[in-house]
This record gives sequence, C-alpha cells and structure tokens, in this order.
Amino acid sequence: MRNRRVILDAALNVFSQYGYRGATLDQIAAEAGLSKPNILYYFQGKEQIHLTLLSQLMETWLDPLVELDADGDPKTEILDYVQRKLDMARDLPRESRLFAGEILQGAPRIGPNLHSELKPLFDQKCAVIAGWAKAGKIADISPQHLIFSIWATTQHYADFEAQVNVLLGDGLGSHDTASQHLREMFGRMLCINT
Amino acid sequence: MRNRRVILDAALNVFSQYGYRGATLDQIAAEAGLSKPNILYYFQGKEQIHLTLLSQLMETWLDPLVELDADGDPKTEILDYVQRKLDMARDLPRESRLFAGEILQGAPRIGPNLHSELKPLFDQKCAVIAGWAKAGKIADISPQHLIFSIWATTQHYADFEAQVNVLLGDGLGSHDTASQHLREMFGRMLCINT
DNA sequence: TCGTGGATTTACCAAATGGTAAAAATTTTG
DNA sequence: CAAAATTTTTACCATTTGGTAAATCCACGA
Repeated sequence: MRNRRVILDAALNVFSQYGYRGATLDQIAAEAGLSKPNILYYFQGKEQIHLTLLSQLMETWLDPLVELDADGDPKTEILDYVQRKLDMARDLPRESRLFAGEILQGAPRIGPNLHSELKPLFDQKCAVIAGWAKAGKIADISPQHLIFSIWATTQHYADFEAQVNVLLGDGLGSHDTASQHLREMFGRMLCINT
Repeated sequence: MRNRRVILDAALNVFSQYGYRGATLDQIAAEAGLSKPNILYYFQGKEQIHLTLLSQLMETWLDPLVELDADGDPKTEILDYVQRKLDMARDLPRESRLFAGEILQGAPRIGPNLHSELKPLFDQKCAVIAGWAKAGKIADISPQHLIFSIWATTQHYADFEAQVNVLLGDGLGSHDTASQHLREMFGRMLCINT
C-alpha cells in the first residue's frame, strides 16, 4: 500500500516534533492528507503507528555500527563510523529526534528492542574495540564510553538543532566544521601517545 | 508559598518524563498531592508552570559555564567545566531531560531565552576559549564545537539514561568511569602536539 | 450492467483534558 | 471573638482525543 508509507512519513513528522503523547491522530491525518478513520484503516491505532516507526528505524539506526569492521584499520574504522553517524544526523534528523524522544521518556515502547537488538550489537562492537586497545592498535580507552561519546556528539546536531541554530547563527556549513572537529577529537582520543 | 515549590517539583517530574503536551494537570496535581483547581490557584495555567520551570532552570543550567574563568589555567578551567556539567547530569537528571525535551521540540517556549540569555554567554565564553587558542595555550580548535561536544557528552548520561542503563547493565559506578573517559578525551583535545 | 471487495467518508461516542465558578474551609487580623 | 483575606474543594463545562459503526464510493471482473 502506498498510503501506509504516506501515513508513516506524516507520523514521523508529527511524532518527532511533539513526542508520543503530544502527537494526535488528527495532526497525523492532516499531515498525510487523509481522514482519521482512513488512517485507522491501515493501522490498528496510534501506538501501532509509533511502534512501527521505531521498529523500522532501529535497523537504519544500527546500520552504521554494524558496518564497523573488526578486520579494518582501527582508527579508520572508528573515524568513518563517526562520519556515518554525523551524516545520519544531517540526513535523518526526524528519525534522530523520534529516537531521542523515546529514550528521553525512558524507552517505554522501544525498551525491549534495546535489549534484543541494540545490546548484543553494542557488546560485540565493544569487544572489537577492546581487542584493538589490548593489541595496542589504539589508546587504552573504555569502548562503552567512547561509543556513548560518538552517539552523543553526532546526534547532538540533530536533536539539539534548535539550540545549535541559535548559537551558530542559523547559517549552513555547520556540518563540515562539525565533521572536522569530531574527526580531530576522536582522532586524538585514539592515538597511543601516553 | 510552600505549595508553589511542591507544585513545581511535581511538575518537573511529570514534564521531564512526558514532555509538555504529554503531561497533564491531573498528573501534576496527583504528584503534588493537591487538587487540580488548587494548582490553578497558584499558577495561571499549564503553560505558565512549564515556563516557570524553564526560566528557573536556565540560571542553574548556565551557571557552570559562567564559572569558566578567563584568567584561570585554560586546560584546568575547561576540564573542570566538563566535570561540573557531568555532575549536574548526575544530580539534576530531571532538569536535564526537561531542557532536552524542550529543545528537541524546537524550543517553542524557551526560544526567546536562548537568544537573550544563552547566546550572549556562549559567545563570550567562545571568545575566551578562542583567545586561549590564539595565545597558544591550548590546541587551535573550534570553541563552538568544543562546547557542543561537552554539552552532548555530559548530558547524554542524563538524557539517554534509559539506554545507558540497558547497555551498561544498570549497575552504578557509571559516573566515575564516564568522568575518567571525558577528562581523558577533552584533555587530549586540548593538548598542543599537532 | 451488475455485483463484489477494498478504500474512504460521514456521523458519532466515551473518556480525558485544561480550565472556571462559586461555595466551603481555613487562616489571619482587628 | 468576629470579620476579612486566603486557601481548598465541589461541581461543572467546552474542547479535544482516540476510536468505532455504518454508509458510501470506486475500481474491476463476470
């Protein structure tokens, strides 16, 4: 069905801006150009729309981390991961904010997925990074906190866009300078001097 | 009035967990142990409660940055600032999430305050850091993005607590390891060796 | 052309929500 | 103690919200 995608896209706009409880079916319907009952013809209810979005998002969201290759050059792999996450914050800000809003409220609906999907991948990649550190290929850092820092700094440009725009004067070009800054920061973090 | 503070505390709980539109006066009333009309005796309406919280929060929120001293030792000043922000994320997670939720939704209510309060302070402290960089006292980095990174990494532990708890196994002690990691990261970021 | 199945709309509904009016209770003050 | 001021409760109300029932529209094949 084409309308299913139209609805999900409209719902992504509304949910990402107002949060789950703040979004209304009427808003989603208006945004989708459909009537409310028509939306409920395609989805069982408000919660199912939200859950569908989050589930679909999870795969996209984890993909950059999946690509982190244990056999690649450590520093390149991590810096490329940073770049992919930053690109995603630029290209998919609605998805970033949808996810952020859900976590901010304690992950009431996506909680199970965090355990079943995110956690195993996180542990696996932490092990990879820990291996690199132990082998002396990168600095001896905490893989967990390194990944947190990568998530935090990259998603910040999407999730806190309103604040960033105020402070940087709204002009474009923020992406490239951010990329340069983050590459520098995480590059230094991985070096093995002391 | 003592009840004003009781209401604000209850509202902080509810708003920080459900966002503005997701919170209800009934919830706030129940949390405060008062009746809904009694709450509206102390505040003009839902929006005023939210606005009062955000306004009060702004001062607390900016305080760590205000303390950053242009005449102190650059590296110490910045690392101490990181520490203060991290401590705030631990001690005031509700405030952090309230603020995050507001920015996430495009700062519809606190927008003006960002321009009038945050922006001038931000520009001033960026100038201080830029001065340190120009004088060769720290690495030549972008003050703006450095501050963004500090905010993002420290607030992450409050705003994404649900996710952090899943991934670290909920056990305590996250604060100290996070502190160590961030001091290391920003410490390296500021060093002047190429 | 008729009917059949999916898609859409119209007309609702019960519950929740922000808010109000006014009475009642309580505290303060003269 | 009595009156005045403040605080709290009771009883509502209009609107919004998620959701439903049933009628209607619309292709499309027999």
